Amino acid sequence: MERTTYCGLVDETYLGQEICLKGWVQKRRDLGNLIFIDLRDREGIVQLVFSHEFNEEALKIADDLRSEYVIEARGKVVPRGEGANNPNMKTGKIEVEIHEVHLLNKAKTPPFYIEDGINVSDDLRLKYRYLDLRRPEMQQSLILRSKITTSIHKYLEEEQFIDIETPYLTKSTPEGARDYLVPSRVYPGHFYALPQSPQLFKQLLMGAGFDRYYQIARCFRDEDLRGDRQPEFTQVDLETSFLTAAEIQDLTEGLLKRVMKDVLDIDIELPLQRITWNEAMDRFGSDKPDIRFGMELIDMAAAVKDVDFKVFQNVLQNGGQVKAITVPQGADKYSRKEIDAKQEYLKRFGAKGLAWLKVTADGFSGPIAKFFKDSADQVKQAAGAHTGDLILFAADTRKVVADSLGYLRTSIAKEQGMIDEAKFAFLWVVDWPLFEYSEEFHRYIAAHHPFTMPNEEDVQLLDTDPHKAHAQSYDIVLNGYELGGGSIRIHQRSVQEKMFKALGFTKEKAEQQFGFFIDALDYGFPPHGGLAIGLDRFAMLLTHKDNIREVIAFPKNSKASEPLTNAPSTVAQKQLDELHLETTEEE
RNA sequence: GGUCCUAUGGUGUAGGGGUCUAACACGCCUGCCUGUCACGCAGGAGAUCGUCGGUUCAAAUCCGUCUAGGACCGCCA
Repeated sequence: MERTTYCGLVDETYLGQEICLKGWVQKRRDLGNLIFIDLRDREGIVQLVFSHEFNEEALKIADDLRSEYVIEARGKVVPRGEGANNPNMKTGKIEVEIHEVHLLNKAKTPPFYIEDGINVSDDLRLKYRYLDLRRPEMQQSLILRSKITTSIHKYLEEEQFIDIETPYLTKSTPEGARDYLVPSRVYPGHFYALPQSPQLFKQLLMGAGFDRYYQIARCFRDEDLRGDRQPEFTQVDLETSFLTAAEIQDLTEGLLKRVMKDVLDIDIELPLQRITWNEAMDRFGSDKPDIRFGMELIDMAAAVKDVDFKVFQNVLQNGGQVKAITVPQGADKYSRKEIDAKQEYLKRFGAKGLAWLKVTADGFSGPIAKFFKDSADQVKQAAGAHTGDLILFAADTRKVVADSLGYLRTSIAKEQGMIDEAKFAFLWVVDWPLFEYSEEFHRYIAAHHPFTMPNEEDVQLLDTDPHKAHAQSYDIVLNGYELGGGSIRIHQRSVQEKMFKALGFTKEKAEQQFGFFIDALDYGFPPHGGLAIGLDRFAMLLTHKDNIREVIAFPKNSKASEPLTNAPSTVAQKQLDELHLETTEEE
């Protein structure tokens, strides 16, 4: 039997036709001498009807069918009887009278329902991922992801980009995330590393003159997982020669607009908003702000400068910040206990406390209200607060204030339903610091990566005050997630050498780690820059999921293992011997 | 590396020292049923309550260990 169409695509145009379908039994409803089977495939569900009026033998077989049995069935598409339509089903106006059916395979009862909205542990879903992936929402998510990559390929091909693969077995380099290492059999004690990104190779491709490169590439980083981080993930990686940062951003915007249109039929307005990193931190307390709602951070230093509240005064005298967010009508929504719980949470950012005021008709209420008697009006005005609002203060270093209020801003917005979930708010964050200080290494490290070009006027700062330098780098942010990022790269040997020096590399170490790359810059290397977009996060956001596991067919769990195959696992001693490896613990 | 949370039939939950010989829903099995689509009706099977140890006359229940999972901080050029 040759399949005529997919179950979910059977509609009135097939009325009267004899069709053949193949799929999985979703549900059997046995009324004795009349049996209904919902048959499912990747496109949807259609109702099959079995009766001895249509075929005696088929009815007999249907009697033994169970959930998830695989069958093929042939029959006639007919309209459903009077009043028997099911408006909840896409195929609810028709059904198929079955004349012939074959059982292709039986199935054990699955450990969970093959349907949307199930309430089972991720562990179980991953262990039986092949069943989980049968669920319509999983199929739709992966189909949508496929639409995204198709759209990206089309757009970039039209824009003259060339798709080039780069190695997965490559060289371990310092800086950045922990590498996944692959031992070499041929060279005892030597290791390949899986790429954290194709960064150096795509730059070398610019040196090779390909001018516009792209690749949908797998990347590997051996760091702890989060909802939006997997040890292996996919980047839409691209690099161009001769373009400015703004031109690369324009190109990226065209790509985003095209994907949104192709995949969701949503028109996004260009150009996208651009704000500097400093502005993002000041206004939103985040380098990846969610701008679907307001409740921005307000600098309260001037308004509270005369308030006799020691905490604020001490912080201000020590060069810290006092900032606040105002929760509209938040006074009744948050009890003292709930605010205390928030304060407890903030400790993980290093915050020592959370000062708050509830705005009343004639002033403030709350434990510190007494300090604000004389300054109530100016504080209210500065905070933009009205009666019934809740003002939350953070007083600390810039970083702690940003982390604390940034967290409060988004968590409260979520709790209070202030976010329009249907919205897609893209935003560029530009002009990043070139370096950040690492407490772990007691030196400056690259904020983006060591190949990022400083702003022209900041190049001389590399020798004198590297920490003051800003970079020609940019992140694309969507709904509070870092969707992607990129930069103009260094293409001159002298600048690259300064950069390594500022990062604390000795000449010898730079030569040993990156000599091949620095040498390449000597051979007519074009100015270039690019960007990479996190495909998993993009797909997650477009499907309105809250974890990238939902858009990856076979992801790792939060402990970086894979419950289906049980990777990682131990290997035979012979394999270790061949690789010249010895393990030191764990049996 | 750290903090917090969770673990009871296949699944989701209830039970928080004795009444537990562990309850409920869905699922599963058997039978009946010709218009169901959350089909219905009747009956049935299925759990040594994650592990090991402790407290107690008595532990699913209290305490600790370990294991597994989840969230977060650190980490993620």
